Amino acid sequence: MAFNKRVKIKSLLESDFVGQEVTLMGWVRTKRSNKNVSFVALNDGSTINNYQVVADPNIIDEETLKRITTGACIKISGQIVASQGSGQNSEIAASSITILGEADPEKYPLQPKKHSLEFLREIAHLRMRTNTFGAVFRVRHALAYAVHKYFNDKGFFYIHTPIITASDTEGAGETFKVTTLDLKNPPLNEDGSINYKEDFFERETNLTVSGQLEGELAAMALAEIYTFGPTFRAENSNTTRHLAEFWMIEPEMAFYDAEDNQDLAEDFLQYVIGYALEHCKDDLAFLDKRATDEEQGKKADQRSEMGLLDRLRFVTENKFERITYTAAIDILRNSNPNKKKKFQYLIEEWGADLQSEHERFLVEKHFKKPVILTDYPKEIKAFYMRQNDDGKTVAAMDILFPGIGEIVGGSQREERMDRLTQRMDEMHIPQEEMWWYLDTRRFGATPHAGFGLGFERLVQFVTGMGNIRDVIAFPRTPGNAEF
RNA sequence: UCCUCCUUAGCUCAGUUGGUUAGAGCACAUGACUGUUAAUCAUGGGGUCCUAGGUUCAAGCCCUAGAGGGGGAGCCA
Repeated sequence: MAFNKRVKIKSLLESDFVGQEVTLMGWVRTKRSNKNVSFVALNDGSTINNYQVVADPNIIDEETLKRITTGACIKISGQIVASQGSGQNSEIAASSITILGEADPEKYPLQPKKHSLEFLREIAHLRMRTNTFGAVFRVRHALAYAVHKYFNDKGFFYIHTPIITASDTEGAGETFKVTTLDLKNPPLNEDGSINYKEDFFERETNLTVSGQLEGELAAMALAEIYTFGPTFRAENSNTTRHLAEFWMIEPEMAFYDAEDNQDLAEDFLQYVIGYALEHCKDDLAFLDKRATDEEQGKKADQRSEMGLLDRLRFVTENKFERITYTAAIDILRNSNPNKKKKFQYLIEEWGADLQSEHERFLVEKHFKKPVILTDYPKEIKAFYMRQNDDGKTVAAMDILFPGIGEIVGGSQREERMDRLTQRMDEMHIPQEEMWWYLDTRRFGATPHAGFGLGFERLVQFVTGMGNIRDVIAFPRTPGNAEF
């Protein structure tokens, strides 16, 4: 007989099992006992809700009851009965309990109490057993599924772009080197530089910083594609919204201009957030309450006006604000914090790069909703962005969300060969290495566009978690690759 | 990488102008309790006060350096 004949708590709570004999398996959250009866709160991961196990010491032997401690994994067989207590409708009256795995209560670090996120981060191998992280990772799953569902339903194709690549042409940051060479004794050229001809790929390689360029190649054949894969950046960033290893979603579409691109990004974000609202009600209700409790500890002026659920609904129900970089500069230049010199970096003239304090002002104070900023100066954007007719700006877009800043960065791509190569020359990007990219402009070029979305930042927004390290199971950051 | 704050029991934290034996809540153990909801009540065990050096009659507290962590900034998604 197969071992796994269990009923999940999620299904137990969704329909009426009273009178049925079932088997449950899961982890003990708490046990409450007196002389006549023991109550166990059981969680099996299928839902944030626990299920009450009632153990009668006349039926379950004392030794077994003693080994049921917080964190232990147990198997319970028994009948589902209407509960005599008030906290739940039904419960299981255990006829037998098997200890699958003990958890020494003296050593098990998780207690039925509130732990700090910093402490839980140090025990990331166990933290998924908490309500908060269980909820976060169920929501993360729902969002990942919604991403695939959205694009699939729209006729996009999922492309797997390479994780090991020889190109660092996007200039999106420092890369992790990939090599099989002996680091203590690498083969050298006559001039003393490392001879990568001896390396595994016979050239210098690194982990991908973006699948965009390969995505563009696919879009020039399949028309509408997306990637959803790991991305690696060796930047020494120590913030609540940067990881060295993160997951990025990059749609790339032929026959899309800048406006089509913005429409897609907005619709996409509203869809996946709406999907989570519909399918993660219990988890989001818990996270909403959690976020509200967190807010209590903050100063009045730091608190957000809306709760988590209100914020999510607001984003799905209201159109994003769309303004050009030029218009944003005007707003910022005339803003109170700029006039009163409250900004650390004052906005004086067109062309300045926006600092996060400026982005936050626009999103959180001025518009109070997600903002799509478009048409940036070409000097502060990448070479592949399509040049506008004004000769000064490119068809870029950044989508800014409250609390987390930039969640999407994208653009219409430069499909005109002469403009593209001219810009590459200006930015000292070698064309020889990019021959394959330029071929798409040589053969059957068409207007196209795309964007990149940081998946963890999306999960942060939907779960209300303040630190990006708390929305990925095992975060990689400078100085930390544990687990 | 820069700025800033923090490090005291398994966890969360208190610890006065430097002063005798370093505290609380939770957790844990034992006992009590006829159905509990992070049960309750009683009793008990539990400390490299981050590390190294220094000042002092005396350091958890002051000084110097280091380690680890948090927040902010830059870079970006």
